[in-house]
Amino acid sequence: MQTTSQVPEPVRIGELSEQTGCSVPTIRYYEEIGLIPPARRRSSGHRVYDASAARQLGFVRRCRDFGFTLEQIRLLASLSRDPRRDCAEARDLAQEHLKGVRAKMLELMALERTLARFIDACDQTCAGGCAPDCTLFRDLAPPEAAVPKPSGCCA
Amino acid sequence: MQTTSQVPEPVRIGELSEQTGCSVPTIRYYEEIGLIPPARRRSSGHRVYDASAARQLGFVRRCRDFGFTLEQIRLLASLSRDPRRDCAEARDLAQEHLKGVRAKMLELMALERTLARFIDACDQTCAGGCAPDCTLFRDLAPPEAAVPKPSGCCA
DNA sequence: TCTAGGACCTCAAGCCACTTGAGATGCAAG
DNA sequence: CTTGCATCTCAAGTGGCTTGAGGTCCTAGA
Repeated sequence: MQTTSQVPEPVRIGELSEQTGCSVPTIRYYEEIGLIPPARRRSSGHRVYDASAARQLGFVRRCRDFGFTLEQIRLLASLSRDPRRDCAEARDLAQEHLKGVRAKMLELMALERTLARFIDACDQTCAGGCAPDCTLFRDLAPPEAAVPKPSGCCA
Repeated sequence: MQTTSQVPEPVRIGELSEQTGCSVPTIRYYEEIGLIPPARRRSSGHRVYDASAARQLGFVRRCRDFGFTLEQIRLLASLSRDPRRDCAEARDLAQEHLKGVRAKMLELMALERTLARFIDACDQTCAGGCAPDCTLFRDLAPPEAAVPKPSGCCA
């Protein structure tokens, strides 16, 4: 007697897509650019995937979620397969990426504060006037070109 | 006697580029997609810009810095010109954008924490082993596929 | 007046990471 | 046998530019 899940069934691309969260065209795209190896095919031409393919794609997907580029992922994947390479290479790559994430984070935080102030100013002083008079446009004008408009066009 | 800067001299695209921080091809691109009006031309075909063109482009540039898409900027620009439109439209657009910024910010913050933890873990336990054994790869594997590797391939 | 080299022109293609669409084929249920 | 979904391939589109090729214009110095 044999249990049903001893040998994992190969799945088609649709199910792999559900398992990994990558869309079907994305999976084909990853194959096309060589990020994942070409799938085995049925005689019909349909792709079939086993558990190891699912793990590989899952890894790619996770790395994408973490914001790595496809090239970085390619490199990470090759590192994860080559025992002659050093762990430090992977760590450095991640650290470099972390640096970028932090930079973007700080940038966004500054942006958020400024934007929130602009919206506040509009809420406090515009009071639903006509659009061209909105304080947002003064706030969004480049600083050096701080030429005050002569007067409100609607008031 | 006339002071030199009474009538602002029209500038060529290179100088406009320096004034606004947009690259020359970007300015041409904005013109091509109709985000800024077509420039006047000299008989030679060279574009010339006056102060108002510089203000317009400066506005676009600033909005880009704030992360608005070109389509949003197109809309903002039209709002800033049409007195029949309501200030609330501009504010809502900005608010919508702020929402997006906040979402991305939170996402990046979560990312940052996780990534930093992964790197820490690597630093603490990997100690410069061979790449495939790096804890980063275990950490980056999708959670459901948490199949432990049989053993280190190098140790 | 000639010339060198920069600034400008147009048009096309490339970048990243996909998505979308068209049109053909395979496959399983009713 | 039909219906309808899943899959296939190939091509083009997305955003926001950048890069390159190949040509013209303009200005400063000799």
